[in-house]
Amino acid sequence: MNPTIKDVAQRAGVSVGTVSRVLAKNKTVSEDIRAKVEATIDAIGYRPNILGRSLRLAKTDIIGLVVPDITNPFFAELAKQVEMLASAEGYSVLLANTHDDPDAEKQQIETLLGRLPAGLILVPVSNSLADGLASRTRTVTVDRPLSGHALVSVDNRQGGYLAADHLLSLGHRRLGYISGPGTTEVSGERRGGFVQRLEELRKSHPGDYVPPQIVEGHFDYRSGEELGKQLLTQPVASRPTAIATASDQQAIGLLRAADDMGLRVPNDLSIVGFDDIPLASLVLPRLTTIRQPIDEIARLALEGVLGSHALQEEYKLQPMLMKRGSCAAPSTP
Amino acid sequence: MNPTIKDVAQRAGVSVGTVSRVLAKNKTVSEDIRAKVEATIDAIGYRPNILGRSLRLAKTDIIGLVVPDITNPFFAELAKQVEMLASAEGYSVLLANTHDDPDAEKQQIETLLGRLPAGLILVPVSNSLADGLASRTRTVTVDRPLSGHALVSVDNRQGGYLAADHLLSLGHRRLGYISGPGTTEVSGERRGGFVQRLEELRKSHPGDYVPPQIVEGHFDYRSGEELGKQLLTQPVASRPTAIATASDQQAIGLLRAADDMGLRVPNDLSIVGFDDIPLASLVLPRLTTIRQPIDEIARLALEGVLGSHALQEEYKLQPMLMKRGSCAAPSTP
DNA sequence: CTGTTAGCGCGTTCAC
DNA sequence: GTGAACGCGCTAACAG
Repeated sequence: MNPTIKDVAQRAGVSVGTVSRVLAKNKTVSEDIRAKVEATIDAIGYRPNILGRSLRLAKTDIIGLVVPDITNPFFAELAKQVEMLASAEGYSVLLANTHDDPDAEKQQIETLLGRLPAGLILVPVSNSLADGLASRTRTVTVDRPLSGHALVSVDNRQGGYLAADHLLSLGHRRLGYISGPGTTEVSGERRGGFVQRLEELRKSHPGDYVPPQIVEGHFDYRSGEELGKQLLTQPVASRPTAIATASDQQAIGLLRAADDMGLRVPNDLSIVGFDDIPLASLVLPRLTTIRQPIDEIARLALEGVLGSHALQEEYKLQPMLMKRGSCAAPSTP
Repeated sequence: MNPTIKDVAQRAGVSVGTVSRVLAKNKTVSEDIRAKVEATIDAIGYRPNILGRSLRLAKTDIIGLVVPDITNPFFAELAKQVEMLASAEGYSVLLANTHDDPDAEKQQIETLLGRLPAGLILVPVSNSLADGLASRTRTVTVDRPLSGHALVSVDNRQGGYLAADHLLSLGHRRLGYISGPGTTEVSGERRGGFVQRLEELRKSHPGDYVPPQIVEGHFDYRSGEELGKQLLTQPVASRPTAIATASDQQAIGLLRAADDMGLRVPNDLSIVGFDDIPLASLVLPRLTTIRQPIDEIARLALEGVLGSHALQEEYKLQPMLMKRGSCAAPSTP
């Protein structure tokens, strides 16, 4: 059995209360007693039992992190940042994947909450669990909104807007867009911003306007590849000269699809991604993309969860266009 | 305050002991009382407090997972699999990154152990913490060995061997190798297997043998890119016609380096990776690589940690050569 | 400044 | 088959 606070007290010839005070760095302990207690703590290798403490205090120093899929580089990076910051503050992070499944999400959150976490950082899949969650623990939502909860995210609409704007400014007119799942609000916003920029073009230069070709799927590589193939399998006259995607993973899948069809990027096709995962600057060609300031997102989310001040409703960060090698002017105007 | 077992007992008109027995599905409870208790549990929305239970039982249902870097796709996949299997068994997983830093690792494990996990799945960085770890909780090591602990991993030597063998069989003789950090045993083994195959060639066909050019770095994209550049910046007569790497990430970085230098893969350079991360089959060209059966690895690791039977010393799984598009016969013999 | 004590919520003896 | 009581390890309130 591990030594307890009682053993320390006994061996040091003091009471458990005193040992507890030493542990809590309570200043109302005389110097020599403090020294003696600390000495015996080292001597018998005492390590406080967090369970006892947590039970007594009715709270833990665990932070729940619920993401759709940890193998998504964006969420992996989020997890890394959150874990770094959390452990620096003495917290540990409990990881749960929802696989974009509302039922799994509900289940995961339920068991997580059962562990009385100090807070919850959640990338929600469904809107159906909004109620009762807020009251049970401090919750911050990341990337996707959940009614009634604080949200930290990038301005997705602005991100989509930037992508369209960049492609238009290069001279592209026949644009494609690979969207994320229609069920997620984040997809809708990114696509909305994209479409909005085109609408502006329609207003200002009606003759230049071509309706965008929009397809919809998941955020992953495979979806980008399949939807890309679908978009590119058209007569050259109607095929988009540029495609924006809702994630870098989709963009990378699209890169693969383009290559399979003998199209060269950026000569025959321009591509803009979203997120700026590390891989984005390593693929061939390097991916022009909309950067999310993920370290900021992680920091704000953790602050929101741990901070003592009231939660703001929404932290909307600015995305940034990263110009790299996957975009060029259209070759066949 | 959340309702406790006491509230349930009071409201159901029974004792706490009885409620506890109902919760534990103890059969020595009469049917009608059981029904009544369960009804009031639902009625007041009682949820057992895990902290109380854990304290009483002196163990939790948490599994610690310690990896060098969760953004490494291989570890992300490991985490996903482990989390899936664990949550299916009612366990949660606590995630910690070590950043390949022995001090951070020690610290992380220390705080993790303080939470009295049911078990620990560890991808160790250093060998210095072997002592005392085993005795504190059930520990299984993954990917890299740690003396005195069970290890689940692929046969890394065999993997390196397969890579060399494949390249030789295609006709390559001037080979390069991008190794992982010299401090990790896994790097040594992969490289060792690679070299071993070349030694066999030296024995059997001394005239064909050319000493491999070996460079060493981290497992990440960037390292692969840098070391690749280094390897490829040579007169064509001495430059390797094929390079094997210790990770897919390095291989993808190398792909990028080759492109930057105007080399075409596989025409001018053949590449073999290691791991078979999802991305491997999506890059241009698709990466020939040595596959690790990561789902098997996760399953065995978790079984080892949760299983009641004694831990085997080592589970060494067989790697598999995945032939894809990044290898071809050398064009200039 | 220090010792004593009462629970935090639960599981588990030990009586009945 | 069920209830009462103890204690897991700890902190905080209260006495002294």
